[in-house]
Amino acid sequence: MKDDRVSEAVIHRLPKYYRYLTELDSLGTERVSSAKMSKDTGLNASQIRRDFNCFGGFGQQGYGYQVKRLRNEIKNILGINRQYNAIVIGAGNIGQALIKYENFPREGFFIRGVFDVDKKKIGEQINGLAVQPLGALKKFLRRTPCQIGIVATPKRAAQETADFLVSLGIRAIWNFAPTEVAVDEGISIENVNLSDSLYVLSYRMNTDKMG
Amino acid sequence: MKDDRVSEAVIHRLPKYYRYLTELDSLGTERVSSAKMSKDTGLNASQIRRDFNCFGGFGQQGYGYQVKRLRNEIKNILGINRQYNAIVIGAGNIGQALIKYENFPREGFFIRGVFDVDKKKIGEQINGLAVQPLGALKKFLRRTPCQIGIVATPKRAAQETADFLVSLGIRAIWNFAPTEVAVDEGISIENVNLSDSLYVLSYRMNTDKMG
DNA sequence: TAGATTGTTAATCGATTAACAATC
DNA sequence: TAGATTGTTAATCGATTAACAATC
Repeated sequence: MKDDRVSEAVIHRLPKYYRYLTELDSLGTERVSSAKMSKDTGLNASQIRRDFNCFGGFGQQGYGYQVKRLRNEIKNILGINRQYNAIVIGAGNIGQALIKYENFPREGFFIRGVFDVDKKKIGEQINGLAVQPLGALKKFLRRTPCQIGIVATPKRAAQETADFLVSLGIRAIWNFAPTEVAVDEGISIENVNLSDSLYVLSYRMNTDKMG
Repeated sequence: MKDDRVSEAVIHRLPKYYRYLTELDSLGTERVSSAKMSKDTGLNASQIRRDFNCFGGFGQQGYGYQVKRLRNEIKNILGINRQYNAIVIGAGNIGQALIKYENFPREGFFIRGVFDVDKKKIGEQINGLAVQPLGALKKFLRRTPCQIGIVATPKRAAQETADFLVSLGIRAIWNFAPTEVAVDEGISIENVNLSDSLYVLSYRMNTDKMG
């Protein structure tokens, strides 16, 4: 890692590299050049080499990159070489879908608890997890340390929920409410705004038109 | 609209402007300057004016922008001044959550049907919609024209599903499978990759650390 | 060694920001 | 008119791409 503030553009290409290398590895491919990666992913070969070199020199001149090694380096860089515990706040549709999503545990992300303020939802079972009142969260986190707080509340509750999670020591917020949530320096945030995504699709539909 | 190939960066700021102006309007604010917008959103004032001017001059020197007018212009640009019909392919967790999500109909996006290849799921009711076999889609679209196809299948089925939708005349794909889907020129695509988003959050957690 | 391909420097391109003339 | 603020041109900054020397 030589890291020198890596740009957002690079960060968002990392998962794509990781997926591609996983595919390559599962196919039994042992080595790959930036030229081949370029052909397969559509990204520029210079850019690919430059991206990797943000974190260190993983290749070898005249040879290219070892698929397994490179994949593993990127896995490390992304921090997905370990397990994470998460809690969900909000037992609505989005919260439930995330709890049931099979891919997350497969990738080392485990949702350990679900919390809601709605009394009617308390006790409800979602994928083997009983919905708990938000007031039970503090004690819960003492027994089950969690790194990630997933905000799946309505818009109006999103910011206060995030603030509450941070106050309890959570250092990463994954926000699904249709509004941006602000956090202090040092706290990680990732906003997934489905409405925004749909707006962008709508924009494209009204612009992409052609043969 | 003077449009001259609007950059992705601008496109992705449009929903943010729209949300902000909606908020301002609901508060009864009638006019706003780029300086005020800059203060509230954190974006640079020059950038804001430049972004709007990709589409036309919506402001007035010495006055600023009329909130209602500007909001409406952006609504038009985004194409969310009308209604859209959509179908969901894949009645799993993600598909179900999207069908139940109350915000979409509120914003003019209506999910009219849900289809799956899994015989066990056919007939199941989701929010008043019966899951249908994929074979019934062609006929369904004749009765109920849909503009958007939502891919909520497993990874392996994503590309073929998208291709099938396009073959039936769907011109916009909203893809939730954890893999990128490629479409021809002229077809709109928006990929929402939850795993990628989680990877980025994980990366941040391992980098943001500080006070 | 000759060939291949990286890592890195230099050139290009595009996006952001600053500055200011136009104008309400 | 004087003041405010846009729309737009010019300057800056950063990201992408090309080129090539280093080296396996």
